[in-house]
Amino acid sequence: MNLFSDIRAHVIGALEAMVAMGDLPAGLDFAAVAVEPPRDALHGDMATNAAMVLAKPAGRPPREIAEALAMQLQADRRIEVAEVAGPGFINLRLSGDVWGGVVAAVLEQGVEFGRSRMGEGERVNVEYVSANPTGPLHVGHTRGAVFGDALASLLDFAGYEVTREYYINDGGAQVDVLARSAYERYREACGHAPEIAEGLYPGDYLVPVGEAMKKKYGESMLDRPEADWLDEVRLFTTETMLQMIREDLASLGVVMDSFFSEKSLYGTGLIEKAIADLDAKGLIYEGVLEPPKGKVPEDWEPREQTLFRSTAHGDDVDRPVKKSDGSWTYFAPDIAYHYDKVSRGYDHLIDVFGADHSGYVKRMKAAVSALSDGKVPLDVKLTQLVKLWKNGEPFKMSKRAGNFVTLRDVVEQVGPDVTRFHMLTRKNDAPLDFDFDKVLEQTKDNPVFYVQYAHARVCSVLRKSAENGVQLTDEAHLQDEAELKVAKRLAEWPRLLEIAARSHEPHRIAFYLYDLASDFHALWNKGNEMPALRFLQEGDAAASAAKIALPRAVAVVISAGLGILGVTPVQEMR
RNA sequence: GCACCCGUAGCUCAGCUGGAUAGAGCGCUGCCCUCCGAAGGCAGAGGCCAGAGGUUCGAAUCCUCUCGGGUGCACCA
Repeated sequence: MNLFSDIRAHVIGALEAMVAMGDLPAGLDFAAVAVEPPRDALHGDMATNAAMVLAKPAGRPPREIAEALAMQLQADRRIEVAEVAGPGFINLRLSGDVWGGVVAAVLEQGVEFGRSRMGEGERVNVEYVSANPTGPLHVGHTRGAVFGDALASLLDFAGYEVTREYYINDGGAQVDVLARSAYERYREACGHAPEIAEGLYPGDYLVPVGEAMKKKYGESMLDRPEADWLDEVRLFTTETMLQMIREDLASLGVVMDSFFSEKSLYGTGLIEKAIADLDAKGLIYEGVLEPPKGKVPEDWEPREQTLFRSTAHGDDVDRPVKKSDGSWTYFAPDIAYHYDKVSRGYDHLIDVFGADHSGYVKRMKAAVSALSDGKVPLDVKLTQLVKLWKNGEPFKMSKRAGNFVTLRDVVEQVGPDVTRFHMLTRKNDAPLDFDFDKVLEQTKDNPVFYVQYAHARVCSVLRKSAENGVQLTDEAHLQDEAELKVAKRLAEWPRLLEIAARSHEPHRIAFYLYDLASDFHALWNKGNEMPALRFLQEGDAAASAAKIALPRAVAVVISAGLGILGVTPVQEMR
């Protein structure tokens, strides 16, 4: 049930009736007709711009259309008043029982209330995290993980068929570096002093990996040339790292449907196939790139390379797919990977990258556009930096100093729920402050707490009502303004969800939940002054039941919203 | 030099993919507990939506330019 789309359907119906009666010309496009909440609640419950957007194509003044349309709309029993305002808005005031109907619908459908068929079962691949398997996940990855996961859930709720995917960069030179670093830890485990040369990974997370290797291989790999052990150690280490990453993600509640290995693209002809596909479209050529304008790198020299004509699909310059020595660039397997995603039949692709990959967006979109002949849209969402605070001071991360803040650190200190909610209280492309003290504060300026508190309050009421033997009912009797305000907020949930899904912006859910909690807390407090608004009506079980329907519905929608964000609603605050 | 993101109350940020008198929290001022959890609530003050043009019934939102901040910029991943 989406009240806004229901009423919009009614408006469209009325417009069609006007066409049939000759009040409007045939063949009008109603796509731009919107039914929205008005900015100011004094104007009514809903407003439609129909008359204004149709005035020009219909060749009639907006107010004239509005007057006629308002008459038509009045016929619906859900609509109490339809009046023309301003340049041609039609403000609708809905009859009181509509809102009670919303509450009943929420209680009847539970957390499924608001689920949408908008996605029409189209398949979406959301790729996120995709951190190199060379070490533990850090805070930046945490934000990407939370964002990508919430986005995936959001799209699922909006009726898409979603795959959560992690791309493992296990093919490049970095995993060789990783293997050499781990080998030193292996030597260390065998009683030798490790030689961690410049450029190797110094982190002590590899110490247990070295020990595990000692356990598995004994001393058989000691004092042997690299060629003898590199493949084995690389495989062992990346698999161990990947296992660690999976566990890190699991501690946040993130579970991937699919892990895609970059390595699997090599030696299998997949890269060649993807590049051949582009070549067949005339987008691959041998050439020399111009030096970048302005700041020219000191060691710049013209090189003939194999290039992808990404400029034909909106990029600024063409991009190399092969190095001058003929080997693939990192871009080539990425093209192949996206080629694979396209050929797996997805209708939409979403990549979640860290903001440091912003320069990569255009070429990736160009590649997908070329590979899919423009049929599969790729949306790249960039997550901005997380700025850490501790004791009111900025907390600087530095790998060398050893105060590298990992995903695990964050989850262990503040818990997965707080981490997830807080990281969704900002737009993905805005920098985020994460204060280890503030996110745990139990005050209203902490949105996590504020929303959870609303849910806990409802649970508290339910516990008390159960003690008093109140028989619950789905029928709410809403009279007071504060009650209506809450119910109207609930009615917005399905609409908000579609907006959030359409724009790929899960943070909107966090803000909505905050607003809903705010309306609810206001109602709660109003009960202090007006006993008639209290949810528990002393000695009157029937009246209590009717009052409790609304807060129950609030708890349901909060649960649904938190569920999409991956946060568990709490029963009580401690 | 180019590209991308951002610029909204003193501070931190929302703002419905173009709607009416631009919102919230913090901070400031003043109120509300013999009452379901005051871990809350109500009210007030606070704005040239960075600036200038344009598009149209209508712009914080779309387009162009300017200013200011962040990030990334040939074979590294």
